[in-house]
Amino acid sequence: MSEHKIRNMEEFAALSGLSRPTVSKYFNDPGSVRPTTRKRIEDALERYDFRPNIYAMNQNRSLTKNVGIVVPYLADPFFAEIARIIELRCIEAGFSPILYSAHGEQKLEKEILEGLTALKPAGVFLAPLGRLSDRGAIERFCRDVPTVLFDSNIEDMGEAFVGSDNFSFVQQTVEYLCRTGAPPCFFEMRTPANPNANKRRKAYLQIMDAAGLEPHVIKVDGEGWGFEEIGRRGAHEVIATGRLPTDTVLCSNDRLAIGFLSACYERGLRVGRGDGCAIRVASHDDHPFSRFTCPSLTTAAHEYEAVADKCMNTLFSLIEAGGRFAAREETLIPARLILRASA
Amino acid sequence: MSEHKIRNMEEFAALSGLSRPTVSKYFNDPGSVRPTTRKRIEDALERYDFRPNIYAMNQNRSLTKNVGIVVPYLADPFFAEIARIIELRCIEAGFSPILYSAHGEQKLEKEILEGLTALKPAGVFLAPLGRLSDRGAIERFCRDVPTVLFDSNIEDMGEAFVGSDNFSFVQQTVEYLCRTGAPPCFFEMRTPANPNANKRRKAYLQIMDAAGLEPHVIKVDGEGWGFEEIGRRGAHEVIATGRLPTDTVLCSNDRLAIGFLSACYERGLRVGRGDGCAIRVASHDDHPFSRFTCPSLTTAAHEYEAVADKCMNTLFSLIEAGGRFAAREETLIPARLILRASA
DNA sequence: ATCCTTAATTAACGCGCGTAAAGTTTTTTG
DNA sequence: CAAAAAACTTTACGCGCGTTAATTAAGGAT
Repeated sequence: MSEHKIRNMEEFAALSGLSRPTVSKYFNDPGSVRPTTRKRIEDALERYDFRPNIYAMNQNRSLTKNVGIVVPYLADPFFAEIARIIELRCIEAGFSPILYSAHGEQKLEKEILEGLTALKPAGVFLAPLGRLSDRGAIERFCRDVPTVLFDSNIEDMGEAFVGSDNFSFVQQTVEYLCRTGAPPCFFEMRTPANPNANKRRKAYLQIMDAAGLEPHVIKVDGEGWGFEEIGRRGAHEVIATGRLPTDTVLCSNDRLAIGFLSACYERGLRVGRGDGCAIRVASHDDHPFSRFTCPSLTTAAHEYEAVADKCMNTLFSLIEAGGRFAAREETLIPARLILRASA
Repeated sequence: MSEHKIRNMEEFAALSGLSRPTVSKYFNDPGSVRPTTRKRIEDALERYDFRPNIYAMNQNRSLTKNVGIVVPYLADPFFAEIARIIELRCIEAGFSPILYSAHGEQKLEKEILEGLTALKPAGVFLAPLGRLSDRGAIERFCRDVPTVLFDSNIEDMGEAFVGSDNFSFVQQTVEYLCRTGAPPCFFEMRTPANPNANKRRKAYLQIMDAAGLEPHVIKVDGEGWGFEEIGRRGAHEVIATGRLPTDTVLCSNDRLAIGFLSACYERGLRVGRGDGCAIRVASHDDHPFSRFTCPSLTTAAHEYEAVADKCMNTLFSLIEAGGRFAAREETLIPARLILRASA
């Protein structure tokens, strides 16, 4: 590598013994130049370590190689995990992923989307806040940028949605719990931010109804993203006041369940399906740490990889289709039941 | 808001009844124009929703308002949490944070740094991979970009380091454990990726030595970022083979401890300091979920907010100083002992 | 060797904005 | 109220690259 710092493509082209338009062509598609010229450029690249100015490159482009990934709260390991896989897929596909977290705030989600529009991304994966989202802002954004919604569906927004089949999640857990013991009550937050929570409750009610069983929905109070603490407090209160109608609890999601298990432990309630267990707890999501709860958590797992792959493939088709689909695509991926020790 | 889409600053300036250079000045510093002019621009902004082209803006700037935040593995809730706070601070300060995860891979860390250089950021917060980092790549990067290292220190890299005082962490846990029961053994990974792990082991050895106690370091095998599983497996093996020299275990970090607790639960070993408890477990980091383990985890907490604030302030001074400090700054923030149920 | 196709070169314009210089207007100050 | 200072306008150039049109060179097939 030479010590001399290269200013621009002109200079680099000269050093590779080529013209700037040819080098420019190479950077936009290395396969578009003759193999021998390509080699010359790549040899020069080894020696001089030149990178085209990103800002100048993108200035006249209508769209870039950037791909936005927007999640509602990145410190939630579920989103961290799904974002991680999507990000890796983007890199493999030659895109530059840019990761954003709305930090649970409407204002930030809006600002992210506005800023992202200005970046002219080739496409965006958006997991919206849900109830807290500014629908107008999202609608405007989706008009300007090819968007694939994931995790939380918002009707008619974006060109496609990739998410989980909440009915399948609840069906599998409820069916399993009913088959192996008492039918479950359903434990959730009173005002969930996420539409999936509502779909899960509805699925629970419908499935219990179809089985001729009486449903019990237990709603606990709490705001924000501290789900574990909300679950823990709620569990303490529900158990202390004897409001638990059965010995089997199905939590809306794993983070609530982690809090629930924590409360059970604190109260000396043994959780699990074996002898001497006072209560069974199951849940949904297969949160990255649900393997390590005490006891380990029986849950319905997202197919993380499948969701990420489907997201990528959908965005690919979308980009190839010029950013618009004739009809909005919806993909719901079913759950995989994971039996562990808690139920 | 008008329907007409504005192409560029010239057009927007005309609509606000001002000249382009004035409007340009406004966007670079809204306070640099007369209040009346500022109002005219902001009124026009309300009506026409214009945003300057980012790429054109940054093309001729030597540095931008971007701030990079690079962490080794974002799906680790510890990094998600610290990144979350730093990101919010950046936004408050008027910067545009860009978040990157190296996903535990040297190659990705290198590529991130190379790409980040091309973005001409005002500054970068870098928590390096540690042992796996490409020192040359980081050194090159720090030459080009004002960098504040955090979490993992690498000698002489970057203009400053903000991290935790590992000695203080271990001192507080060891002191507490010795005061209230048997002196701890130290449980860690055999080949930790992170230099903090090494510092913690050394601190443990030194503190035990100073107290005239015999140290016991237990090293468990395992690669990658699945620390909980490594801790769980290791704990099972250590306990099964009777290699635990005392009933008190100090884990190098909370994620290992979460795995350790999981193994204890699976073996029916009661953890805690009360009667009927077979073992005490403590740890370091105050991982976001350590409150919810069973039992809840006694740990030495990072001052997340303090670390984030110190990072921000350091980067501010660094930017004001033109990107270079006369001498490298090192800030070590002491731990806060958090007594919970596990020890 | 000739023709034909493909690829590279040369020359030139445009993108949207930063920025500097020179001139004009507005505001502040004594 | 005049002078000085500050803010704004006009004009113009430059940044680094995308891109196009016209031209020339290179490589392959007949």
